[in-house]
Amino acid sequence: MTYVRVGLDVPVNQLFDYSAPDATIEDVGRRVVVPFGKRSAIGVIVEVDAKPAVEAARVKPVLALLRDEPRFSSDDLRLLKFAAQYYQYPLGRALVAALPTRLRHEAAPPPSQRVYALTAAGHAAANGPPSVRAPVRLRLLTALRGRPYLTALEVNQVAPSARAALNALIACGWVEARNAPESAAQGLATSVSAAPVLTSSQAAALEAISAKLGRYGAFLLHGVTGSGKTEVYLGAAARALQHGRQVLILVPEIALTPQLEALVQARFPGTVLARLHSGLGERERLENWRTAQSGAARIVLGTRLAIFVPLPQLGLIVVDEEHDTSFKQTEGFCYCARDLAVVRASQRALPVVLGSATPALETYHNAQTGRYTLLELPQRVNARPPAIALIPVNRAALDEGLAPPLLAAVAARLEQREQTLIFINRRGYAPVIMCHACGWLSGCHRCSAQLVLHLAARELRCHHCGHCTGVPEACPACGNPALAPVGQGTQRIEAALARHFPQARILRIDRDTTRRRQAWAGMRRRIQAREVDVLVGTQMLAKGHDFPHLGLVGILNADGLLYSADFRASERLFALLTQVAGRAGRANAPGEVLIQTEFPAHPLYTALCSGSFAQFAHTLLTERRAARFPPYTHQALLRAQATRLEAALAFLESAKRIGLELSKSVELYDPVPAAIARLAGRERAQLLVQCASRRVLQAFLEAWRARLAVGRASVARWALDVDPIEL
DNA sequence: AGCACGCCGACT
DNA sequence: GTCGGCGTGCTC
Repeated sequence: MTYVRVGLDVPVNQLFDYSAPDATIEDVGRRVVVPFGKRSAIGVIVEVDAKPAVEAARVKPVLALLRDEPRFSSDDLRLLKFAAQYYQYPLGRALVAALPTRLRHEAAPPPSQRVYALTAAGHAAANGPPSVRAPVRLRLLTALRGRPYLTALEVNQVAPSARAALNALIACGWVEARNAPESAAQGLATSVSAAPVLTSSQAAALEAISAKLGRYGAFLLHGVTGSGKTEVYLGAAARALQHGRQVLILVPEIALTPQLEALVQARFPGTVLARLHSGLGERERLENWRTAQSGAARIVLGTRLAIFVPLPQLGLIVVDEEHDTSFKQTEGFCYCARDLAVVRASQRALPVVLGSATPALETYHNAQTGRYTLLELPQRVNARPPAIALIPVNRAALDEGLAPPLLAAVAARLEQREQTLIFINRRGYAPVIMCHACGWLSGCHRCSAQLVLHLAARELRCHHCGHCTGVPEACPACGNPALAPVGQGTQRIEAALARHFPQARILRIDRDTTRRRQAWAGMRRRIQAREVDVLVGTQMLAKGHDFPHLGLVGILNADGLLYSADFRASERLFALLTQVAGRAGRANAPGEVLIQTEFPAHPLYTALCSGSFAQFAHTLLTERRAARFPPYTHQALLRAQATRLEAALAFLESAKRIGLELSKSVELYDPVPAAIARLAGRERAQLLVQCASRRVLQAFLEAWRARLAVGRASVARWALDVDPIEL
């Protein structure tokens, strides 16, 4: 008899054995349907063995072995095993989480076999003069003309509404649907459009990366905004594609960076591109996953979840904006896709490129110590760096948060018909409303946070749990009718600018104005078409968009992060401000950046003005070393939540006692309430553990987790976060 | 996670 | 006398 060892989506750190008479070693990585308790479940085979690990009487037979489905290769399993071990997460849960949702439950729908091609009439129409007005139909015709056929997936990638346009083209007889030919190899033919001439540092970086194709090599590509990191990625990707390899490109949030996708598509026309991010529907996600897994997709562009996608011919991994915190999952399976990219590259002997203008200090440190190869792109390709200046302010004396020199600079740009961006990292009208008579503040009853005034919607909103209420007419505590908004958000700045510059066309860009699908794309078009004079927005605007007509960037209320309790706050602020500043002056004129601050002498601003990341990083690393913080130590966080804070703290106290028994070399801090102690009605607390040796910390965490798992965990729900990024 | 089993309060 | 509260324990 043969037995399979199966990982299931249960919060237990163990695998379950089932009998499967005809299973072979070839079935490792395949999905199975198994009986589990009273129900059935989907699992992934991790091992095949001649004898079970438990007594044979307890072993049940598998219900179905899904051999028609795609499977994880041994390479994929190796990465997932490492990640489950390292991040202290049950392997079965990790395996199931790595599958597209459609494959986690019932038998998945068969992959779509239909492909779409031009008919004779369609060819005639597509090659003649433009025959239809509808832009989506036109794009579809263009796409179809260059290829023998498009798959359903590729049709969807032409435009969000491409499906309807396709049906219209079928209806008028220009396009026909047929079944896919046997081999799906059309993506292998890789054509590359002309690349721009590289600068010497770009060329040197590209050569260094290319020299490692086929071997492990980790690179930090450190290049200021506009220095052409993307060209290096694309160049390296072209080389990997020429070698017949697949390329994985990870980006922070694909919805916010459509530009990279457009660039990739333009450079490699005809190359099948799979996209993987949480914005896709389940169906699309599955189709993209399948094309990646089958090898049909040569380039995969995705967010952190794409790190686990099976890629049989992977040859290169690129992590763009590697410092971005969205690569780290902060709930459940707390993996960091950037760090796993390096692991995956090392396991499969291929190069990985981490790119950023402001690398994470962990990454920078690795480059300094030689673990990673540092590649520098010190210069902008077509522009000079922006001139950054500080406007010292006294917040109390400000008119609605805007200093006169900034207003004057905006006026000057309006006169020159250049765009201005006012950056303020708070949405809403004001972060809180206050009663000056009794000191009452609008607080959320479910969270330890303030309710934000949204004047446009006449609401108070909690940005943490989503709770909404109306704006009170008078102070709920003392009845005083004069409630005052305190501080500024995007709405208030938009209103203030409208008063100062009634003739200016002002556009507010934050999560509230871009919630509607397509809204953000429409706004970008208006900005490109110069239908907007002043942009007011949050960090949504910081992510790699080119605004060629932007002359001035004004930054408000950045000071709040200078003196934060989180030791990573200044690193993040520097990265954010650098990114925002980089939006200015990308075309031919140098941009101007004005930062309003109460602390003009702060070293962060000094470093920012001089544009020296290296100097700032050196200062921070010196502090980190002295304080024994990462990257000089390694950390893990035990988080607990309960209905009462005392219960969460008591659980962590007992966890600390257990920890002290287990190890003397791991440092255990005191349990403390979380930064936002109450969130959506749950009280949260945490316990930090730290150790200079990653290996020692890992061994400790494994033993600790095993001890914590026994006994009553019902008083508090808990989870481990290895390498936490927020304390 | 589910879904059982199990031992104590207010209802037909 | 039962319906049901959620505390503890197991699932190959």
